[in-house]
Amino acid sequence: MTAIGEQGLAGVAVEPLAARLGTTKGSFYWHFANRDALLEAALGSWDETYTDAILRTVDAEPDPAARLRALFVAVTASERAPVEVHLHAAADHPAVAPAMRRAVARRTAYIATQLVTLGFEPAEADRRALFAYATYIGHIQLVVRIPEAVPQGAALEAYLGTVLAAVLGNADSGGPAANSTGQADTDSSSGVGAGRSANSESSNSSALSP
Amino acid sequence: MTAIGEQGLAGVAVEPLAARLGTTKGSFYWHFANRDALLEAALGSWDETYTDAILRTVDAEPDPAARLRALFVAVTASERAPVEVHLHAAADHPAVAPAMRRAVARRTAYIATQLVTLGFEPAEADRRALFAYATYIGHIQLVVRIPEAVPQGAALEAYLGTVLAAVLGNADSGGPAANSTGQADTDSSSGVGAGRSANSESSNSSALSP
DNA sequence: CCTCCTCCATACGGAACCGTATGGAGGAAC
DNA sequence: GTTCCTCCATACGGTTCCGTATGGAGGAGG
Repeated sequence: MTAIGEQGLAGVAVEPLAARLGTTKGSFYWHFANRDALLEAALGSWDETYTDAILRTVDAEPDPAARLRALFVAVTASERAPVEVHLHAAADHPAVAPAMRRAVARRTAYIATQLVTLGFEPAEADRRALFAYATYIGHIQLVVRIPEAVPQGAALEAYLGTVLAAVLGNADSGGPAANSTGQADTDSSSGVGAGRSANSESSNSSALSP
Repeated sequence: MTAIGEQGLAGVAVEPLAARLGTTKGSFYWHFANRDALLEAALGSWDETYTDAILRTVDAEPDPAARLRALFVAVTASERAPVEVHLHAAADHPAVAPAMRRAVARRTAYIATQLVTLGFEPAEADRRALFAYATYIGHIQLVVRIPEAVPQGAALEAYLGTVLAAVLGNADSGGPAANSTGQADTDSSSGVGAGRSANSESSNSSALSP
């Protein structure tokens, strides 16, 4: 994962990694069938660490709005970005593609679930979930690739406030009346592993199969 | 550019390209000093085609809101995405990095200029411009890497509507009262090449140098 | 006709990988 | 203590790329 964060999939190369770890190719090929086997193992770990774990953590928040805010904060203010960005850039790799599809489906479904609980119509919730996710992808992309373009410190806080307000705000379309504190929510375990799937309702806006 | 769109920077390889064009390495190295020289040439062309040209076109729209809408439509509904995504993924390359910085600075500055004309405070306009740009980056990223996650046709239209409403809407922060038709605008050439620079005011939210 | 210049092809050396072959060190089993 | 199993190191061949060396075809100029 460290190598992926630093150099992307190209960093997962047998000889450089062996040298870096002070061992040899012979040792590597004892533990893994080949390079792809190492990649698969890393991607399995990524699933758990970068999606399951964070959704579990965030889901402990008391209401949907707090969950979304915690999700945004957790996901923008950490060192996860390089791995996410580099894996995303390798989504054409046959081993990476399914992992990425799973991650996107689960994450957007979780966000959409929170938005529905907040009172958005399902179709609008799906749109806003994808919207939020795209913004997240673009944000970490900028953070990793062009960090000068992204504000820091207090300015970053203000920026996140603008983004969250835009995603949660009711801009002319099917949103809740004025319910930004989650008063409609009574279900405190609302999404992880059992939430609405991304393609289970009439808004045929995406066709992901988690 | 075709090779970049298909395979990213890795596709710009002398021997494969020569074979593809039915010529040889000998011929290539007559026209270009080395691989980097070809890359530089491609990036120069990219600057013009993917930023200058589109901003010129969009700037012909009569008011800022229409310009932003035209920009969003032009930029999401075309075949530019693969090149943009692959170049973005190669922003660690020493030749690509400056081009990417220039592009981000010019594009966000253009968007911010439109938002200021629409009545947003400069700092909020910068935030929303970066917000919009991040959403754009994430969107094309998803389109290229995980197309199943992105709606198509009418659903895409609805999605873009949601996004534009969120970026232009006045969600609790310094926006214009109810001025979504651009009635405050009287300047029809408002940005290309002479807009506000991204770091020319007090909101120290970014430090790009175009 | 000879020369030179432009453009291109072939052939080579080198680097960075992947994967395999082979053997050897060290401990467990009997 | 001999055997075997685990784990690892060295050495090799193969692939794909970069860049260079060299020469050759074809036309322009004298």
